[in-house]
Amino acid sequence: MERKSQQRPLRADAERTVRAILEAAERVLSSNPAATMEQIAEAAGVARTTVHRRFTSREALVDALTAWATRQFHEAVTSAHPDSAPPLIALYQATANVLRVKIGWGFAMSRTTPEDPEVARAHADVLAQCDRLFQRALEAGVLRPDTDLAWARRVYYALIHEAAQNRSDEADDVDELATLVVDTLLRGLGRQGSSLSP
Amino acid sequence: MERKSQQRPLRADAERTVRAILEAAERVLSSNPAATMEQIAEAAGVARTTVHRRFTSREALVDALTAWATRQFHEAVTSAHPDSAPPLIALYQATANVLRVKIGWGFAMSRTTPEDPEVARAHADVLAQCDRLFQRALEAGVLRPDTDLAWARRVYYALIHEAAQNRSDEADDVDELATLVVDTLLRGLGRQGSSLSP
DNA sequence: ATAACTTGCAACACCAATGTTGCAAGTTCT
DNA sequence: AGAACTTGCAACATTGGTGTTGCAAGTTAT
Repeated sequence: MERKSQQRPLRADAERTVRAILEAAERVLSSNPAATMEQIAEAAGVARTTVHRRFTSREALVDALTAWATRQFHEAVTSAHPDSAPPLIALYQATANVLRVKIGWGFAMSRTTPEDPEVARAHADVLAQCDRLFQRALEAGVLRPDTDLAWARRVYYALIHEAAQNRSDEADDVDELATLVVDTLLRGLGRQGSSLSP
Repeated sequence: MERKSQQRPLRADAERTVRAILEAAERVLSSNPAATMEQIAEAAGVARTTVHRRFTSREALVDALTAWATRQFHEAVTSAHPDSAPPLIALYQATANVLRVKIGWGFAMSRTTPEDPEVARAHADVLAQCDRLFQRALEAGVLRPDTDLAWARRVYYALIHEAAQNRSDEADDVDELATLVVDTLLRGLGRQGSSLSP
């Protein structure tokens, strides 16, 4: 959990505080994106002034949160080897990995790319990997030949988003969710022959 | 376009102003949910004080917007006869109708149910109609027998949401979008036999 | 032990957005 | 035409959130 643009190392207690603030921010902001610094501070168990000492501004806090989540997001996708593993395998792996991150970091990951160049690059990279994976899936015959890849990607993102909200009980297995997502993406929910275009 | 809790009728010019404000609010808020009254007023071509004369508070404005959109939403679903028409037909009709409303009223419809009892009832009613329709679809063999109906409804909502964002060019036919949604929902995007569970 | 660091607290300055009012000029309705 | 209504404008009060500072008390590292 390294913070950016922080020239000198923090003492252990400060390090803990930063962690607590980021985690509290995620919790509070995911339930209310317009929450105040006061609420975040309270949830983190620190004084509001302390939050301001660690993060120059509200924006800086949110950016740090985003950067942190983005790094994990990138790692989740990359470690599924979407460019080399068989498309279906990679799709499943990436889905499971991303779900693991997205559950618990929903707010941070829902942020649209901020101006931070590092974050923007990571997002773009993930997007590109996703597109290449879908391209390969198409060529491998996993996707129907007439599939609109832009639509496919958006449906995929949306399904992951929905699945991530699903964790009503914590025991809900990520692998189960990933299966549900991939299955829904590929087969849909209809019986064979029930669709509009036969 | 009746406003609630407005005992006396408005003069024609005032009526137009209210319309302009609501439409401007939708436009502005859909691109920036945190937009100020000033920005909304400017987009509506009126002074900020006028907005405050017509709507007691910011909340009142957003509520009016939500109520207005909710009424259209309800009408869109009900007019598809989801309780009597053949499931697949009703599904398609409802999808097309809702898309027509949702394109252009995206912000107002994305609001989570406010405390207004009328709005809450309308939302609940739509939800119930949707659930019954899916139940009938299941029994008619349109959906696979093992389908989780709660998941189905969420996927359906999500697909509609995504499709509504798609109107890059305005000429994008709503019927085409509805077909895409229903098709994706029922068949998914994969080739037959490409899924995880065979 | 002691120097360096971190925190809570209280107090403050600041700003942007909300909401109000009075009045003059313009519009609608009959 | 005249009454009733609506609007823009300027000015103002208020509020809530942001960001700052100084200091005393507590913690960490060496």
